[in-house]
Amino acid sequence: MPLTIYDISKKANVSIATVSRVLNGSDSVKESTKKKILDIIEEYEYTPNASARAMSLRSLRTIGILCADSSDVFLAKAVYLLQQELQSNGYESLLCCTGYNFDKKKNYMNLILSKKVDALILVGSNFIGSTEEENSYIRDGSAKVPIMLLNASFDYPNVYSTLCDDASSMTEAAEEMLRAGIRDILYLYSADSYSSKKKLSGFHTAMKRNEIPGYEDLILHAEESSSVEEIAAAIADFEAKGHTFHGILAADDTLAIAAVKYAHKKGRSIPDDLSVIGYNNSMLTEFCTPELTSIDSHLETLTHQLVTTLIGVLSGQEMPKKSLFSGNLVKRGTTNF
Amino acid sequence: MPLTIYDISKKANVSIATVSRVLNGSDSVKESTKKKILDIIEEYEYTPNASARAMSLRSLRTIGILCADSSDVFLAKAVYLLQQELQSNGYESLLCCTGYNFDKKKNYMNLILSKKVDALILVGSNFIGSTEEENSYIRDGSAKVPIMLLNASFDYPNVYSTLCDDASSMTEAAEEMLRAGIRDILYLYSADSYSSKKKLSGFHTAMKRNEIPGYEDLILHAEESSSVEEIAAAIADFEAKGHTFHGILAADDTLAIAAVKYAHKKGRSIPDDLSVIGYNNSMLTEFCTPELTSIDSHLETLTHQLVTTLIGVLSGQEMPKKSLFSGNLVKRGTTNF
DNA sequence: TTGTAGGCGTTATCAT
DNA sequence: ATGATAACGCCTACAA
Repeated sequence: MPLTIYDISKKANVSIATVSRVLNGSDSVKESTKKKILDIIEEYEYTPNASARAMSLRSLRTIGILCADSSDVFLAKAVYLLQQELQSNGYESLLCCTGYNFDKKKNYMNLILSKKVDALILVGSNFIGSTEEENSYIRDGSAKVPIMLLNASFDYPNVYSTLCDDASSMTEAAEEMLRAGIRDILYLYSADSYSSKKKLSGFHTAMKRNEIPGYEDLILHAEESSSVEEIAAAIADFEAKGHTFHGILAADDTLAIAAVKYAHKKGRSIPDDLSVIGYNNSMLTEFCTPELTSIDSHLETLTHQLVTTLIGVLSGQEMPKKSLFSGNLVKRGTTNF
Repeated sequence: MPLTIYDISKKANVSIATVSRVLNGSDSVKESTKKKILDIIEEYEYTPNASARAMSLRSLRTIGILCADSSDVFLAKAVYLLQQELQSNGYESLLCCTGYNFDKKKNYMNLILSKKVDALILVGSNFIGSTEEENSYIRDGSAKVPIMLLNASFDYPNVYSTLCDDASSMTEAAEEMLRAGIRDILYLYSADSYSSKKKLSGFHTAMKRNEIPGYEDLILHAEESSSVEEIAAAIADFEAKGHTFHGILAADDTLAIAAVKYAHKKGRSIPDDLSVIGYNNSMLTEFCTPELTSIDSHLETLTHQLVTTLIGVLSGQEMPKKSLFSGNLVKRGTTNF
């Protein structure tokens, strides 16, 4: 049986109130008794019961982290960084992987809310649907605790968004390719999420602004759950149908790796004959040969800001509802500009 | 303010004891009152307060998951699978990333134990040190809750180990190469963990059993924190020093990818001139060209068994202290046997 | 079958 | 500066 505050108070010949005071750093306790109590706590390695504390304080100092699939490279990194940030602010992380189905997300959110977490972080833009109905669970949840969105945006009371400006990052990357003289750019994407749409629209912006005729014919949508191999094959197919392209802009690094694989198989040389740009600047960039040029969405900055905002909100401060950061292109071997 | 059991009991005109009974599925409740209460619970979306429940039951139904770095591909996958398994058994997951330093691990373990988790899962063999002193924190922890080890083994009361037989898997892979006529095998490793040692010893076993002279000269230790690029360079260096090899056996998939990169840079063709085998059969296998042959350590099986054992232990059953599974070789493009 | 009441380990508001 | 004591929301003998 672990010791309780009563055991400590007895050993120290004081009341539990006094012990509680030193536990919570009250200043109105004599230095000598404080030291005595601290010594005993140390000696017996006493730690307060978190559940009991939570009952009194109405806070477990625990944040629920929801993400579709924490084994996804990008999401895993985000979860890791969030957990680190939360920990250094004295909060624990309750992790829950929901999958990509909306009904399940709703159920898991309720489940985790019943654990009385202090707030919820939704990791990834796949938590935002396109209809009012699909997003109703977020509105419901926000009635109970603050909801923090990473890489998505949703304007509603008590929900806070922190994200990378995917649209303008993508525009920038596309224009960099255009400036390098590559005008036939294949845009490759698969997911259909909030941020995926932003990226695509950023691509449109660049191509329209630069008046590239018929660029839309070079937009390739890959099946959501395809393997790298399948995507590479899909690109080869696309080419076989008569499309020509000397640049590939991919909506994430995995897709970009598939593009590099396609080039290997078809004997196209990178970056002389074909330039490839990925998105996320993940560890995958160094896995392929040559190494992958990629857009960095500054995940560290995002997670840091998200937790900062959260801590502020929890302490009752007024905080920005939306924080937007620009990304930037990290040039490596798959481009020569 | 969320509803309490008192609110529900009032609305249903019964005592809280009766509400509590239907909440906990007691059979001694009249069908009609049970239905009435259930309806009210449904209507008001009442969910019991987890902290209060934990106080009475002395269980939060929460498992602490410790891992060094949940953004590591292999560990991320393990954490994901564990969380899924736990969830389907009605347990939540408190995630804590400790880094690779032993002192920190000890501190984080205590921190998480003070949250009164029901058990602890240590993910990855890096939690086991080589000295008694280094492992003392595990003994201490096991005095409070069951400790489950994934991919490591430690014989002590109340600690349970679930792991892949890395040694024999590696032996098997090496002998497969030998049978294919490749006798100059470079063994590539970096970490210094429990399982890393097992793998190396498996390699020794194979080479000794087949009486390969001087095989030890082809064991290459890469710096722990090197990038893929650096490891590829290290292999090239090694070759430049006069070592020849036509097979590479890597202790994990990342190292194997570095080996493939080395081959690309040096113009050695895979698998004709050089065969490469990785370890873990992770998603990385499909990222390189050709796709990577790798040893599958059956992570799904391991995590499933670990959680099964854990649930058994928590319900007071006698459970095996150690569960060992064999791995097997998944052949892809980097080998031609 | 149902209700009463004590206990779980804290925090916080009163007094003293 | 310190001590009683009432919450906090739930579970569970024990009674009825």
